[in-house]
Amino acid sequence: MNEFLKQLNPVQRQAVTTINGPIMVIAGPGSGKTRVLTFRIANLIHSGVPPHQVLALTFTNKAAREMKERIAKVIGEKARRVWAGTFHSIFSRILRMESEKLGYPPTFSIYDTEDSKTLIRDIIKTLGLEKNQYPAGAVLSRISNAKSNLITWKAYANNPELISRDQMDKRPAMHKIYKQYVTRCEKAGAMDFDDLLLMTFRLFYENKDNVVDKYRQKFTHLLVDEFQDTNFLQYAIIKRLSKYQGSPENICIVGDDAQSIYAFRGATISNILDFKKDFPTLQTFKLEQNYRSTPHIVGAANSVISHNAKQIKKKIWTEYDSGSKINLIKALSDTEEARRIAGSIVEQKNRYHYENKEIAILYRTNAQSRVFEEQLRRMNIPYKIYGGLSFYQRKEVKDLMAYLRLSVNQKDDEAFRRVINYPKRGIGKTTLDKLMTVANSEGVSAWEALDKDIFNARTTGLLRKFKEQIKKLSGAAKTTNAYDLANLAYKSSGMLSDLAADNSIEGMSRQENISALLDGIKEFIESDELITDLPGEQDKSISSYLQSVALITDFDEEKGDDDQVLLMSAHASKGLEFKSVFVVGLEENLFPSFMAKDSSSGMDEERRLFYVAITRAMEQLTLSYSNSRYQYGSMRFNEPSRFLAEIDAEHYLNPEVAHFDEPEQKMVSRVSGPQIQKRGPVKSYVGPPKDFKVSNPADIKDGMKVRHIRFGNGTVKGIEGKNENRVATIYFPDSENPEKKIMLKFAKLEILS
DNA sequence: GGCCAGTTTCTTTTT
DNA sequence: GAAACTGGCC
Repeated sequence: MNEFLKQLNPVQRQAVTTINGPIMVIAGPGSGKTRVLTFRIANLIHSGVPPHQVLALTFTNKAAREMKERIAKVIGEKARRVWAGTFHSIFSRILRMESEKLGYPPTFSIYDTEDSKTLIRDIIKTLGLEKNQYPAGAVLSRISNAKSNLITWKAYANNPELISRDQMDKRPAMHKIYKQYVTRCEKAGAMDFDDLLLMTFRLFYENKDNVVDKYRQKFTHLLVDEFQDTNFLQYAIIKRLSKYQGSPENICIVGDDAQSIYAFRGATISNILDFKKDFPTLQTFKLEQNYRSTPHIVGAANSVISHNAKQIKKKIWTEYDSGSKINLIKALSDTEEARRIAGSIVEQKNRYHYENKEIAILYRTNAQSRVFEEQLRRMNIPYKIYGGLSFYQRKEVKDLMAYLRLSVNQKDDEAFRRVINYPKRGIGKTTLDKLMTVANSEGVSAWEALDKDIFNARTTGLLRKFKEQIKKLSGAAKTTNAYDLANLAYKSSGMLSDLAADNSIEGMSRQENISALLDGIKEFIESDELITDLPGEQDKSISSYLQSVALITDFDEEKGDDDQVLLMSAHASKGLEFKSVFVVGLEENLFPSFMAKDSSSGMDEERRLFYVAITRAMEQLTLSYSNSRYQYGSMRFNEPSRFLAEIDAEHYLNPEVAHFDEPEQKMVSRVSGPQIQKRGPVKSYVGPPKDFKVSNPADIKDGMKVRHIRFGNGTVKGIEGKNENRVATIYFPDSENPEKKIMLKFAKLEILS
C-alpha cells in the first residue's frame, strides 16, 4: 500500500482507491472530505493517470487553491498539471480557446454583477419601463435562474408558467428584458457569469467540429467538490463530459446535503438524486466520523440540523471525549458585540495559546465586518477580511480595468460607458444617451456608433479624441505585454494625473490601489503558474490577464504565513476550519436573513448555513447577538435568532443567556389562556410556563415520565454517567427527532410519575 | 449641454 | 451606508 493511504480510515481509503466507475462520497463536516479528494487525485496519478487528464471542479477559488496546494504536498511538481479550478475559471479557459465556434471573439469580455445590473437598468430605461417595478437585482436573478435551467429567452417567452408568474409579480415585460439583455451582451462580445457555463454547455451540445470528443478524451477522470451546490446547468455540463456511449464514467462527486447553502443561486438537491439515476453503477461512501470538533460542537450541530425536515440520513460523531462548551455573548449594541469579541479573542489567545490565524469571525452579511475591524484595530489584533467589496470592485481599479477591457474588446459597452467620461472629457449624459440610442436601434455597440455623424462639431471632436486614445491602446495591446499596456493606459487616459491631483487620504489610497493592481499584473506576467498541456496557457496577453482576474473575488496575496484573525461571511467559510470560531450577529432578520423569512425552504437554507458556520470550529465556539445594531443606515432592534434556542441547552456554557422563548410554541402545550408572550427587544427570557416545576435532577430515574420545558412530555430510556455528569436518554414523542440525550445538570425537567 | 450636490432608494449569500 | 438618481446652477 502506498505510504499516504495509511493516513486514511477504511471508508476514506475505499473512496480513494476505487478508481473506475462513478462514485459518490457523502461527507459530513470535518470528515476528511478534502483529504479524500486530494488523496484520490494523488492516487489516480500514482496509478498512471496523467495529471493533465484529471479535471477537478470546485466552487470557490479558495477551495481550488487549497486543493492544488494539498495535492502538491502529496505528489509534488506534477500537481500543477492537474486541471483544478472553479467551474467558472475552468470553463472560461476552455471558452477562450473555442469561442469562435460560438461566434464570440477569443477576447470576449466578462461582465461582473455590476456590469450586468447597469446594463439591465439601461434596458429598462430604453424599454420605457418603470424602474421601481423592475429592480435590477431582481431582474438579474430571474434571468440568471432561467439561464441556470437552460431556458433561453425564446423558451422563456413561450413558457406559460413563467409568464404568468411574472404577471403575478407585476413584471410582465420580464421576457423582453431577458431578450434585450442577451442581445446586448452578444453585441458587446461579453459574457456574464452564467454565460460562462451556458456557453460551455452550448459548445459541448452543438458540438461543432466534434469539440466535445476532444474534451471527453482529454478529461478521463472527473471530480466534483461540493456537488450539493451545483445547479442544473452545471450538472448538464458534467453529464455531457462524462456520460456518453462507451464512457468509462470515471466520475467522483463529493458533497453533503446538510451543507447546501447555494439554493439561492439555483443549486438543487435533485442533482444528487438524478446522479443515482444517471449512473446506475454508482458506489456510495458515507463519511460520518468528525475529526475536527469536540463533542459539544458536534452535538450542537446535530441538534440544529435536526430541525430541518428534509435530509439524507446521517449523523456525525466524534471520538473526542472532552472539550469546551459553547459560550454565548449577549450585547446591547453592535459596537459592544464587537468589543467583547475582540476582548474574548485576546483572552483565548492567552489561555489557549492560539495564533491569530487559528481564529475566525463569521457573519451573515459582509457589511458586518466594519465594526469588527474597528475594534480589532483598537486592540492591535491583526486581521484579514475575506470577500466583501473586493479589491477588484473598487472604483479606481475597475476604471483602469475598463480601459484594458476596451483595448482588447472595443465593443464592450459597459467598459465603454464607464470610461467615456472618466477622467472628465466633457462628454456627458446627453451625448452618451444619444450614442446608446443609435447603437441600440442599429444593433451595434456604442463603439461602432461613434462613426455615425450625429453630433455637433464640438462633441464630434471630443469623441474622435477619445476614439484615438482607445485605438492607440488597442494597437499597443497587440504588441506589448499586459504590464506595459496597463502602465500606458494609466498615463495616457489621464487617470494618473487625475488621481495624483487628489491629496486626501482616500486619494492616496486610490493611488496605492492602482500600484497594487500594476504589481499584480507584473506578477501575472512573471509567474510560470498554470502551465498545462493546452495552448494558450502561457498566454501573458492582457486579454488572458483580464480573463483570469474577472473571476477572482479576493485579492489573495499568497502570504500564507501571515498571522491574522480571519473575518468572512459564513458562506465563505465553507470548507475551512479554525481552532476558535465566533459566529456573530445571531439575530432574527439577520441570521436568519429577513429575505428567508417567508419560505420554509429559505429558512432551512439559513439553518444549513448556520450548521456550516458552527461546524468550522475545532475547539472553541462562541455565539453572539446584540439587542440593537446599525443596519442600512439606521438603528434596528432584532430579537435573538431562533437558531440559538435550537441548540440543546446542555451544550451551552452559560445556558441562562440562551434561554429564549421558542419562536413557535408548538411543543409546550399551555394549560389555559391565550399566548401573550411577545419577545421584547431587551429582555428576551420569558420564564417557563406557570405550572412548570423543575424537579431536582438527582431524583430522575430510568423509566420515569417527565416533562421538558421545550420538548414536552417524554419517557426516560436510560441514564449514563455519575453525579454531576449524568446524561439521560429521553424519548419525546412530539419532537421531530424524538430521542434526545440530555445532561441532567442543566435540564429543566419536571417529574410526572 | 455638463457638473455638482443634495435626495432617494435599496439593501444576502458567490462566480 | 452606499449607490443611483434628480434638480438646479453654470
